[in-house]
Parts: sequence; C-alpha cells; structure tokens
Amino acid sequence: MVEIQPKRPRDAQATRQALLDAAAALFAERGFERATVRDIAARAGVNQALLFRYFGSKKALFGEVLERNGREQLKATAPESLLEAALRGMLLADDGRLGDRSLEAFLRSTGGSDEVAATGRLLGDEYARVLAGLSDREDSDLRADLVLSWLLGIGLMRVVVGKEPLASADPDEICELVLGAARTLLEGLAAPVPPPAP
Amino acid sequence: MVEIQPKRPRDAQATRQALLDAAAALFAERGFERATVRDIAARAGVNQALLFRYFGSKKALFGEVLERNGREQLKATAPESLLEAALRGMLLADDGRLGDRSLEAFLRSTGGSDEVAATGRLLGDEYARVLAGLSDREDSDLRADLVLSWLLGIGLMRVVVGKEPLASADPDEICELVLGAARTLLEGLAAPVPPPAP
DNA sequence: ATTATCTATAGATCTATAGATAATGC
DNA sequence: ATTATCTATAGATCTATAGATAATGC
Repeated sequence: MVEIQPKRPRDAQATRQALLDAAAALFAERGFERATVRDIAARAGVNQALLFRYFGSKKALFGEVLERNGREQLKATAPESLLEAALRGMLLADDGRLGDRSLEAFLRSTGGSDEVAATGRLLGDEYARVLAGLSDREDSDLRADLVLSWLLGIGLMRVVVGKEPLASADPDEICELVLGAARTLLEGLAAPVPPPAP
Repeated sequence: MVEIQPKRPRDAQATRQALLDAAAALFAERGFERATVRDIAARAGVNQALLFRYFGSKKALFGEVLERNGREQLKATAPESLLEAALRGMLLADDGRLGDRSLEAFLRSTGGSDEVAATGRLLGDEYARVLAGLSDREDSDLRADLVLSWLLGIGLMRVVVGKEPLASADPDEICELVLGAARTLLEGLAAPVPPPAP
C-alpha cells in the first residue's frame, strides 16, 4: 500500500503544504495524540525532522491546521447559509471529501490538551458570533452557542462515535429536523406547545 | 497538597473501589490518555500494580468506570425525566458534584481509542432508546439521537471547551431553551414558522 | 497458607534536537 | 554559500509484568 514517491524537488513551500495536508488528514482520522509526527511526515513523504523545522512543534502544527480549514469555511459562506453549510460539511465528513475535516480533527482531539481546546474555542467564538448575528434576542449569544453545540454534538455522535441510526441517516433528513429546530431557537420563537387537539 | 494517607487495612474490595473512584475523577478531569495509571493509583492511595491486578488493563478500568456511572443514572431516573436529569447533571459538572462525571470522562476521551468510543456507543444506545420511547414518530430513533447529540455537544462546549457565554450561563436558562426545543423535536411537532406578524 | 501489596524493570513509544549531507543559486 | 533534507539519538514518558514482601486467617 506504500506508494513509491516520485523524487520531489527541493521546495520548502511545497513541503510545508504537504505537511499541512497530511496533518489535516491524520488529525481528523486519529485525533491529536494518536497521529504521531512520524506518521504525518511519512504521509507527506518527507522527513520527520522537517515538521519541527517548519512548525516548531506538533501542537503548533495542529493549531495551523485547525485555523486554516476553519477560517476558509467562515470566509466562504454567507452568514445565513453558515448553519446549513457547517452541518452538511460535517454530515459528509465520512466520504472522501476534504472540506471540514478540521471539525473532525477537533472533535477527536478535545480531551488531548488544554491548548487544543483553546484553539477550538477561538474558532468556536467566530462561528458563534456569525450565528448570533442571525438572532434578534437579547440572549442571542447563548442561543448561538447552543446551536453550535448541537452541530458539534451531531458530529461527535455520527462521525466519531458512529451511533446508529444517526451515523447512517440521510443528510437531508437530518438537515430538515435540525435546521428547523435551530432556526426556531435562533429566531426566538418560543416553540409553544400547542393546546391538545380534541 | 498531598494528604497523609491513614494506613489502610488490607481490603481488596475497598482498594478496588478506591481505584474506581480515583479513575472516575481523573478520567473526567484529563480524559483517558492523560490520566496515567500511576496518577490514578496515587490518588487512590494504592500501588500502581494493583490496578492491573484488579482490572487487567487501563482500558478495562475505563470501561467499568463509564458503565457504572452511566447505568446508575439510567436506572434511577424515570424516562420522562431523563432528558432534564442528564442535562442538569452535565450543567453542574463543574461544581464539586460527583454524579455524571462519566459523561465528562467520555467527552474528554473520545478521540483516544476506538474501544473508548465503542464503550460510549453502548451507553448512548441505552440513553437513546429511553428518549425514543418518548416519541411517537416513526423516525423516533433518529430524533432521539439528535437530542442526545445536543446534550453531548452542550457538555463538550461548556465543560471541556469552556465556550462563553455558554460556560457561565445559568442552568435554568439553558434548560428552558434546550428542553423546549428538544421536546418539540421528540414529540414531532414540526415547529412551524409562524407567518410574519404585521 | 493465602493473598493483598509493593519493588524493580522490561519493553515500547513518542517528541524534539544536534549535527551531517546534499541539492540549489550565485 | 545557502538552505532543504536526512541520520542518529537523547531524553522522557507510559503500560504492563515478574517476582519479592508482608499482613491476615486458620
């Protein structure tokens, strides 16, 4: 299964990028702790010492991976589409798709170290701020946090834990259930319990 | 900060229990990987070799911790109260409280190993089955999974990540927002968007 | 005599670094 | 000459085990 790597020309920039890509994939597959620097370097097809030369430490590399991918989606998506885009990105994580592997990497790494959690918190703040902008309620920040929590929880159960039937459920079906409830929560409609029909 | 341990009488049962308690606390604080067997044994006030004698391996100990605490709450709570009980249990996790530390342990350990995730899946199945019983919809199992995902996501963001304002929010306020939306989701009321008021 | 507990250590990792080697640009 | 890349290894863990020690029950 080991591909014969074509001799790569000396190119610091390309090596750096290869390390970032390999790290993104391995962190997503195994989480921070179980993805070793040797595995990452091997997948990138470069020597393990270069990882430290270009990123300083494994934690610093993780931070760059998370920021890079996360901010990409944030900048590329309009606020009112962010919720659906983030949810669909996560629901498709299993496929060969790239995209929001950073979220998966984060979910598999949270327990690992406080610095990992801190990196995730920064990104979470940005997502939540956008979501809060969709709400007019005075507690919009809290509501946004709850919606964001739901997104991450669904990713945790579906992708990391593999809980059935959620793990195999149709993305459209999940979106319909989740987006409806989430929008209701954000827009502050109190989702009143209707009087029992006779 | 190290307490002088009173000489403990030789008691295999008590030692086993002390290890379980220490493990529950440390797994919750640091997650599976970062809670070392030496730390656990030290907190229990016993020798590290006893952990292997009584539980076989660190993973087996983790499994027992998770099962013991999780099933306690499941058995002690009526189905219609489970959602609120689990949510409140998690919201109070920061306090000196014991209770549902197992959930925290799980959240901090998910990335760690597939066996850890598998243990969590078993427990999740039981919770979800109870929640699904509250719903009459044909997709009640999926709806229950989504509610359970929300619970875990909130725990992840509040306790592990420390996302503000969620981390410091009043439990009652969170319960009001979450329980309303979750019940709506379970009971299958489609949370219709009301027509815009003039 | 039984068995709970402890000592000592094997064996396997993993991150990170110091310094050698070799490909490029001038 | 510069600098991208590689070799070799220090140094620090951590889980798990084999076998010694010592407290209890008969």
